[in-house]
Amino acid sequence: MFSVEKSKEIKSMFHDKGFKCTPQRLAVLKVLQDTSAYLSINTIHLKVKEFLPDTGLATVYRSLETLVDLNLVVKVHLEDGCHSYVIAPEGHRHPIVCTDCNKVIEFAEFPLDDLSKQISEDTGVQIKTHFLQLFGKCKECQA
Amino acid sequence: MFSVEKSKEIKSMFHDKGFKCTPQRLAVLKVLQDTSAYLSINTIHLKVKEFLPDTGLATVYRSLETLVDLNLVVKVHLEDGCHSYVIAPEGHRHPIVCTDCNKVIEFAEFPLDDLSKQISEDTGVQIKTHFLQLFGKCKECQA
DNA sequence: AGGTGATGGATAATTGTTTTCAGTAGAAAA
DNA sequence: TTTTCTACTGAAAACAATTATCCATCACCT
Repeated sequence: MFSVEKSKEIKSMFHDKGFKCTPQRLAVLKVLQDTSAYLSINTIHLKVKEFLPDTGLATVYRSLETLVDLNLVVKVHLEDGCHSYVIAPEGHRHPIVCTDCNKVIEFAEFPLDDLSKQISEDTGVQIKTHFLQLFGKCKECQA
Repeated sequence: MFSVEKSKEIKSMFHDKGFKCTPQRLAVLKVLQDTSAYLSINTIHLKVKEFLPDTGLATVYRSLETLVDLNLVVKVHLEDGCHSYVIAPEGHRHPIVCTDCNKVIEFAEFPLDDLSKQISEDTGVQIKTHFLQLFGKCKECQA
């Protein structure tokens, strides 16, 4: 059910942070790995229940929190206040969300580190992190 | 109670978009103008009630929606899912939020337009808008 | 001043998320 | 393996943020 080649390193990622490697958490991860698009909590819940029918909604919330903590998954903030989740891209990248079909089209590499440093120097504020999302229209929705 | 010099142009801003210029909406705007820091809905509600005691919470929500629509106020997304609001800065700027005292320290001018265009060309995605927030530690909280 | 439709207040309803609690099952030690 | 310990799960209740409903009222156009 879960890809064998990855399970070992995934398992040690859990252990390194003192988390347990449970089927529910792996299922949530698997669901996100299988669709590079971002998914709402409810969608994830439905998909997880396809092979773990007893999984509760609260567990999905908790699993996602854990996976975000492990940098395996990224939380996406939407305008209406709801959230969705995507599998984390390589490195620090920023999601481009299609305003029509509501999917994460891809991740942009946006070199903000230098700018952050500049701001830190200019303002005296220690910039630690940033949150950036781009919104646009994907190729398919342009047609 | 409300600054007279501004009230005329504010009034016409409402009318231009077909909104009515009501004391409640002006009160919400006034509260945000008086504290450049960002405020939660509840805080705004409390402050508004200081001089308009009968104002309901729902009205605060509705007024803020209107003011955001008029670009007079900016909605800030926080990590925990809640929102706060600040008076809109001149031009398109990005809030720097202090992770300690939870205030909008200031707005950074971050030239993202050129980068957005670049991304548009590279990916074929029509980038329309972006959402950027910076998180850091303000001078006071560094002490 | 009067008419009209947008707005406001109060409250209920909804929705997204978190907590609680008792039972279960990872993971490490015996 | 078996035991032991604790983190984890499922179900339901609790919570908090936001939205909808209803009717009265007020802003504003004529």
